[in-house]
Amino acid sequence: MTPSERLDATFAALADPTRRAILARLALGEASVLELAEPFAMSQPAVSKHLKVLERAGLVSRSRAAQRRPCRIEIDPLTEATDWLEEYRKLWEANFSRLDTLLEELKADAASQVSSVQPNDFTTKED
Amino acid sequence: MTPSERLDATFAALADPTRRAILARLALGEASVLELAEPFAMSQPAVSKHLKVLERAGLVSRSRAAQRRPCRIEIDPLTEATDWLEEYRKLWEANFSRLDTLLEELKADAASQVSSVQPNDFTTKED
DNA sequence: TAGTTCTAAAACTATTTGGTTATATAAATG
DNA sequence: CATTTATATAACCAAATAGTTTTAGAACTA
Repeated sequence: MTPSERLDATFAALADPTRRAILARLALGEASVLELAEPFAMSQPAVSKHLKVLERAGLVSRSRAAQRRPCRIEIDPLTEATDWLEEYRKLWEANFSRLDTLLEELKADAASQVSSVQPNDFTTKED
Repeated sequence: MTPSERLDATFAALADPTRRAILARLALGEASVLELAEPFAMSQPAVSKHLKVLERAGLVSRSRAAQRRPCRIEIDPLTEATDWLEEYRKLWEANFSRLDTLLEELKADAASQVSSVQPNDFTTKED
């Protein structure tokens, strides 16, 4: 799996409330499929399917204990996802502060020379 | 939209590489639909659909400049998503360090009394 | 060995998703 | 006013998703 595919799988896995609840539960410790299924108004196979999605994304791993397949949360994909989010939040913040500076300059400009900036100045760059 | 529904929409929006690329581009500043579509091997309506998904998740807002509908990134949903991830990473870390302590204890125990811990001790809790 | 427990797989269904092409609408321009 | 430009909408399609019920298999238990 490429890094992009890993993000696809991770974010897709996180986009379901049942799966987020499962992860929340697993953050407290290992649990079996039936234990995980218990709070939900859905069949055991449905929960097994959700676990498969989480496993495919690397968010959950399983061991074996008798008939049970205890699930445990794996944190690495969550870290990758957080890193992606943080990177673009930082980019955005950098851009935002530049925009902020620009707006300050425009305001100063407007004070000395009224109407020098047209409302549709946005369009001038790519025309 | 409930907070859970917002997370659904945000994570689902982030689960597509095209949409992540669009957000990456928008982190650098506003752009029109055609500008956003340009790098992608897909039609303009396809990009418009992706933008609709991003807009529904609150990750993108649009203004109007002549015929154009400049898109801009909105950071709040990304913050909520990051917060969710961080919360469960912290929970997991807390649990992990407790597990760590437990393992230390077991190791010390094993040193004084060999074989006191069976491999299937996992099953003993819920039986 | 027979029965029970836990989990997975199979087969099916309805809905959603991500794309297409063709068309419509809105605003600017000649 | 006719044309061009930018975007959205409609209608369609294939594949994926999220659920179901039923069945199978693996491991313990009496």
